[in-house]
Amino acid sequence: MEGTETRFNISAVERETGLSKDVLRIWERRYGFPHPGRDENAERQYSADELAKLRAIKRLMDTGLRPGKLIPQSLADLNALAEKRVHPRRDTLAPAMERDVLTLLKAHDAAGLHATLANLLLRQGIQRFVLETVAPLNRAVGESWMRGELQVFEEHLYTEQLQLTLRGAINAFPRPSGAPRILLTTVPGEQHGIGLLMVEALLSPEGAYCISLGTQTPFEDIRKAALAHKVQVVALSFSMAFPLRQVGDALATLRRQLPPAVALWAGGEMTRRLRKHLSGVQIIHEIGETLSTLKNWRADSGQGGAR
Amino acid sequence: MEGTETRFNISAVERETGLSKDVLRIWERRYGFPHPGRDENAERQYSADELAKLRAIKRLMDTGLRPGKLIPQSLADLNALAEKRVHPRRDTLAPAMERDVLTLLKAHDAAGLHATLANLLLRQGIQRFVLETVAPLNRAVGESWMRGELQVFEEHLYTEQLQLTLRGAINAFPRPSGAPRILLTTVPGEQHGIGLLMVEALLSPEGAYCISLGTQTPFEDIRKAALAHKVQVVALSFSMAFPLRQVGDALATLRRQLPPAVALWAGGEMTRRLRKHLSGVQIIHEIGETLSTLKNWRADSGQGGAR
DNA sequence: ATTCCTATTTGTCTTGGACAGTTCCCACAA
DNA sequence: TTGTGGGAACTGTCCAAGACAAATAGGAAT
Repeated sequence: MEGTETRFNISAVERETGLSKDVLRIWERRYGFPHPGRDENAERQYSADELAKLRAIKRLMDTGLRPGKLIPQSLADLNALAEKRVHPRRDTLAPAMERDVLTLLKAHDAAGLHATLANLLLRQGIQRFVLETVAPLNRAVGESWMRGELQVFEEHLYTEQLQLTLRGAINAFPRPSGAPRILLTTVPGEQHGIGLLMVEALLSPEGAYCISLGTQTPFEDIRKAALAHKVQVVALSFSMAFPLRQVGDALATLRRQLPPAVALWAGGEMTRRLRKHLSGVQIIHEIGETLSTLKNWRADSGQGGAR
Repeated sequence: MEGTETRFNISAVERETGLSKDVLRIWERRYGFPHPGRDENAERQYSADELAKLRAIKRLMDTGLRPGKLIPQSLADLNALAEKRVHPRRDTLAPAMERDVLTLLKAHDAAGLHATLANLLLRQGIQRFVLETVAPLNRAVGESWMRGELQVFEEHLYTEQLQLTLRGAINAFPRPSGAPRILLTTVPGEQHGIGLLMVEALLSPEGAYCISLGTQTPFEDIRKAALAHKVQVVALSFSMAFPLRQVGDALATLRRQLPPAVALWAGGEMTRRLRKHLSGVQIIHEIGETLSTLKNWRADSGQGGAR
């Protein structure tokens, strides 16, 4: 059953790695890697090994490294490099909680995972749960995935269970009706919405009225929605995988389209790598800064806090 | 403030319409439409009108029409056509419920929408809620969107609120532990997950143990997950926007990768247009057939039902 | 009605060139 | 030692035009 080594066409590789066909072709031309075989129609056929290496390269690129440095290295080297990038300094031992959750994930114990998360949520309350449990857990899961210890489907399972827990918790709250009214979403191309959920979980108990549009709302529609819902704040989330260069563009475009009175907040992994200050855009580098950002907004706006 | 007519580069159009750059370029070559202007670097700059027409064409193509017939028509013609396609026969008046929900959506009344859905859920119970409310509502919202009556962000709001309601309801159930164990997900490229949620809401009360991986799980990981979780059924959802040709491929690939003992179910809008029978794949053409499919599985497998 | 066949339609892949925005790096100045 | 040019290298995206296979339509024959 091992005679047919699985091979992938260029579309499949684009899907699986997030590297565009153009990029795959030009790497081949420039660096000689990947060097896929050809099928009877002279179309590229990538091997599973090449796919694995491409995946590793993309992961490292997402952390800011450049392809020219990565492509010449072997897969083993890349994995070693990922290991180092992931632990720049291992100054704290991974708390027991994180190890427990990872263990449950690797055992595919969905029920146990769900129970653990629910238990932590109840014990800590929703805000502490987000700040002290979810945020470090996300990091731990992300790092574990990067090191290749976690299967994709195990990571999916984690995301799904976490969403379930957070949504349940938010749902249980009486819908607040105070200020500010906040529109939560991501721009087209950004499909990770877990950050939005975390922010909503943090802000709802503070009396902020959150309206989430889910992921990938077109710019024009973000503008329309902001006006239609009469929000005072539009909050966006950018994950690590979102192309850095597009972040600035997206924020500038939106800032131009939104009325000056509407605040624009941006958070998520990607915004940490954002150097330059954008006028009229509030960057939330750390999820922990969310609450102080809200506090500042209330102080500045003079609208005081409801609750 | 209207001097700068917004123009879009080819990437933006690809994102907004879902038509690949290759397709946009070859339509221009073959049909003369679109015919974007060029900027100082001779790169395509699409007008908002062209974008609107392209969007209309894509929507109609998703219902099965072919581009050659659509491209020559004017935007007005296309809208008229959409109107007709949407109501092949208007044999039933839209029930009051659907009109109410659409009205709430257009008024951007998130709270009211949430309350209405929650109310219906409580009155009908989860299974009837899915079959009698959510399914027709989805159709109504989809059609309304197609007719251009609904903004994208209004549709996002609907999806978001519906997810909230369904997840809450599923969450409230004690996690069943009976047979079969069912893995729910979508293949890469399919980002609509609402169908999975509906299926989970239908099957959980029947005692089936559902494990949802969310959307876009790579094939290899679906296989791994199926084995790791020891499921008897893998259920996939394909939305209307998913390329028809890829559905067959995806199902065939998966069927080959999964052990024969594991059943493969496929549902969602797209599977209605699927003609040919695929051996070893159970097509669920209508959400209503979900429960009978489960019943048949239990009869065939001789495992009986838990609960 | 169904099946079969051929012509057309349509999307995807190919090559190879061009170019603009970023980032790197080194020489030089303070 | 620390900044600060500014040129070179790196890198992704765009372009053109050709080729071809899969899907579909339309018509003929059963």
